[in-house]
Amino acid sequence: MAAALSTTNQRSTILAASIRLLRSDGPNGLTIRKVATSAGCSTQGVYTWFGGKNELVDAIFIDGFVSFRDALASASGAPGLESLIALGVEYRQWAHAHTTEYQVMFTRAVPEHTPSQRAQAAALDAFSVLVEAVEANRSPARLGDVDTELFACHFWATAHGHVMLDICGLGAEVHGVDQAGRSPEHQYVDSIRAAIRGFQVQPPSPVRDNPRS
Amino acid sequence: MAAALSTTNQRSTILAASIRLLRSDGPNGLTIRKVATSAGCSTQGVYTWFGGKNELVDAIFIDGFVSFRDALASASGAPGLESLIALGVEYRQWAHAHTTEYQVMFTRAVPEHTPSQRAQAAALDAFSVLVEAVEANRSPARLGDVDTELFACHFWATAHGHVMLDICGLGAEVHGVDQAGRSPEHQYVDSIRAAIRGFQVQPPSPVRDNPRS
DNA sequence: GGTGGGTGTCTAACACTGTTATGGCATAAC
DNA sequence: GTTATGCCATAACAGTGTTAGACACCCACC
Repeated sequence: MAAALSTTNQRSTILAASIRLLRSDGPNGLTIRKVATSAGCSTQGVYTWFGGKNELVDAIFIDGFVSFRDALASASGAPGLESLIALGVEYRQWAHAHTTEYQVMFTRAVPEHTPSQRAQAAALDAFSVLVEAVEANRSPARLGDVDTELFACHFWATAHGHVMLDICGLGAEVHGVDQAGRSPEHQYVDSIRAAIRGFQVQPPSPVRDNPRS
Repeated sequence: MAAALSTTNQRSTILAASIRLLRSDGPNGLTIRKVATSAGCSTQGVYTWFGGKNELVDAIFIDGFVSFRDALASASGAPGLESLIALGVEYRQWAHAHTTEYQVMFTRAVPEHTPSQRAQAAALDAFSVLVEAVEANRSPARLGDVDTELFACHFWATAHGHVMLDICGLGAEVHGVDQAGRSPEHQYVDSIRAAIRGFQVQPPSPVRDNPRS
């Protein structure tokens, strides 16, 4: 038992060192040798516990999505449509507080990494929180009879798009307050509200004209 | 003159080989040695004409944004709000046709690359096409008195979010047709219309409640 | 108690990466 | 003719992920 405990400690020590390194030195700074040095073992130790860099980053990826899902789930308790607003705010807040992880999770920031099936499942798990929140608001008084998956995608896309533009330095963060003096976060919330309102007012009917020429 | 011509040819040969390699082998396959072999020169040739890998990817980045901007500009000729729809469709179409470049441009797919000032200017140049299209629709009969920058960000975020989720394999592409039998592209257009409608119906007023708890 | 297998670890090496130092070879200028 | 400049190739450097081989330890088994 003691042996088993120390081994899991060794694994989590390496994982913690990886995240620390990722945050301080960025995706480029995450090398096996640095991880090993920081964790107090040789490079081979990383291979013993993870199998390779892909699995190491995969563990960060999965941990990230678990934390992300929990954060979203904790925010979806508000009543009615405000739960979606809160979800959107929490989405942005988590992403800004975990920029590095967010990039690993959503932009393949570590090029050696391709998510495993388990990792993809963890990502879908986080998405399901959003789907459930939408489903809970699928009543005439709230969202109306929306297509749940479609609206969830639309909602996620709006949040993700803003966050990504922020991270790339092209978003509202770089422009600061707008004409009306609203902070970037308020602008973001306005966008989320608009995204909801757009579906709310008039659920998308069969497309009226061919969107392509 | 002949010498000058051949030198510019050498540069564009290397650039073309890089894009070819990027498409066929992905960001990981883009190595100086492969580029040199594919272009028929030594590694030093790449350094002679670009100075390093960062500048090489920077050139791809800039070329990508120029092509992207031209594509967007060519689509913004339709009258009224349909010009925004067409812009959104062209955005998605270009991104799907140039997935690799899009990732280089928007997700730092090549980790050794950090965009230069020229590259960032090229990105803002593409964004300005969108801003102008919004500004052209800023009339009571169309978008109303929206905050141009804010709405342009919202619009871009919506398009970018959908495209990125598609690329990550989490978007509408993976779910296929929705409940009503709409194709992923029609779902995308519905989202774009909803994004417009959300601002159109009720321009965001000063935020009613604090979005944070 | 002795023994074997399994496990975890280390060192050393491999093949690869971006980059650079060195030198050779044309062409242009004086 | 001599010098200077620009372009290119070879070889080497330091760094990367990964793997092979050897060593030490622990625990079950004879």
